Amino acid sequence: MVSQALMLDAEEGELLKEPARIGKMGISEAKAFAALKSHSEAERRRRERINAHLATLRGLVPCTEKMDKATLLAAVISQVKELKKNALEACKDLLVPMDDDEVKVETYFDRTLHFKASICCDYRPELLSELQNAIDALPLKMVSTEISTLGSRLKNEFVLADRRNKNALDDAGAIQLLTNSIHQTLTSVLEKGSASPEYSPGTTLPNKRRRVTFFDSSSSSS
DNA sequence: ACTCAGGGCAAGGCCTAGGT
DNA sequence: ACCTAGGCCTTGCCCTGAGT
Repeated sequence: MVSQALMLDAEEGELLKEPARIGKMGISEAKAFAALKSHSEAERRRRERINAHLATLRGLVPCTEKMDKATLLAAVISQVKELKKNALEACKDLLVPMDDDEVKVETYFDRTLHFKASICCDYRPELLSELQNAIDALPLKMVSTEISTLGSRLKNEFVLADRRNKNALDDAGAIQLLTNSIHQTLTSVLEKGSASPEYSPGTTLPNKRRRVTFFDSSSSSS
């Protein structure tokens, strides 16, 4: 291999040929030398990018000045988990889309039987019309609906009412049947979305190693 | 299909600071 | 003085996208 004929200049930090071979470099050797040098520089830039982002993380989490890299990452992970937990707690009773897909159905009586149903999933263009069609097919009347979005996530909450009076629906079995039916309807809309890959941002790409810059960091060298 | 360049990852070597 | 952990550097291997 060419690498055995190369050595590092301690002062300049540059790759050099072995002294005896300098001056006898062929074209292919010179190309390999240039490639090795450029790879070495690229690798250095990569390390600089990583270290710049680690420095940014260090600035975001308290008491990490003296931490080694692995401990720093562990501290950041635990901090992010803590923040996510707090955020979840803070928006418990608010209509805020969460990270996990979810369908919920609850029942309550307000003179007649009501269902409070919600669906939380990734937004896709046809989602709202699919929900509309699905709910129209149910033997229920839409009382209200509320939508909120966060990034690519959407949460839609519906209140549906049964026109019959309370006595007509005293049968717990019938209520359960309707509840299941609503749940099933919303779940099928949700699953339709997760089946189409173009709207699955959470999907990982194995062996995909292209660099993606998520944000510009002022401390970054890239 | 093949080649090439660019980039990511991991192994191994070297250096240094801190502990014993 | 010796050991060890952590960090940096070089290098080989591999993957991917672009060009031919």
